[in-house]
Amino acid sequence: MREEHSNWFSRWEEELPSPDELMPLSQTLITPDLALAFDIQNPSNSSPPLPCPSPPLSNPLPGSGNGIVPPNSADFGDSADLGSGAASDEPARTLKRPRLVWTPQLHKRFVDAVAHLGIKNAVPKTIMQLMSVDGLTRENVASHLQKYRLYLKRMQGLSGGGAGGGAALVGSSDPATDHLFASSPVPPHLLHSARTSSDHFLPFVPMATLQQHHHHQQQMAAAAAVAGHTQLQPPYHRQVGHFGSPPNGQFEHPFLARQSQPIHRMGTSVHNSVPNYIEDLESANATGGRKVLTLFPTGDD
DNA sequence: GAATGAATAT
DNA sequence: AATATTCATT
Repeated sequence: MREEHSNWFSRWEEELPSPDELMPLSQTLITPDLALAFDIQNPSNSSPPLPCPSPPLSNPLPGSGNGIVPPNSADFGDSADLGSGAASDEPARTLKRPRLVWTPQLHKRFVDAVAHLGIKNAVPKTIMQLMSVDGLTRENVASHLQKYRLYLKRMQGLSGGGAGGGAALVGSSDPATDHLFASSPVPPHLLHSARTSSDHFLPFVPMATLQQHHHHQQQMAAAAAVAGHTQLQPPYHRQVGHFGSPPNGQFEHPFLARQSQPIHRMGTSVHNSVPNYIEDLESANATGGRKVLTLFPTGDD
């Protein structure tokens, strides 16, 4: 019984998305205006240790001046307004961000985060932080978490004994199985019940682990193409913290750190991470002119 | 006041 | 159906 835990624990790393898969996750999905408007950052956090390595810098912004506007990334030298557009300070309030689309990858990230936190600590804010997907809001996570919990609950009720990978294996003749949720395995200990015990795994160690890889992003291109825009995905540079698995078997969790910038608060304007996002315009939504945020193209592992 | 979780709305 | 938003609790 307990072995399952350790078993899973020793294997969980293997389940992690490969570098290539992680790549697209580094996409940001909010416009600078939104970021400013909602003050999406990482204000005060006591629990999670701050990421040591300060991720320096600014993201190389896509030079592409395609459909999406790459707002000023680093410096806004001349304050030349773009005429119609109301520069950066005016009205960013009435804007509504597009609906987030939970792709399998994103969900995977979500599940991993929840798994590592344990049911007990898996609350929206913490999950969001662990996922470290830029642009992801607490509400996004909360909403998804709510549904995920229902999914878990439903699964517990149905499966009873064969917990060890029930849904993942069934899949075919089970239309009731949510496709998204079925796409990533549910960690065993999530199926049980909440832990009343306080200590569990460590709080977690956020660290920057992003990898850069350029590759053809056909999927991306395809998705963009569908949307009507052909966008290129610029190579993203980010700090690559690497954590191998120590022979010791200590707790080393290669996990990704959210864009950190908790500490600096200089008087002048702060650079937010450069929000790059992809808008999927009228594509799947026949409901009207609805904008959908696609973090990355769908794909599975 | 902020965060959470359930209910409710789109 | 999938996400968002509101709301009562904590």
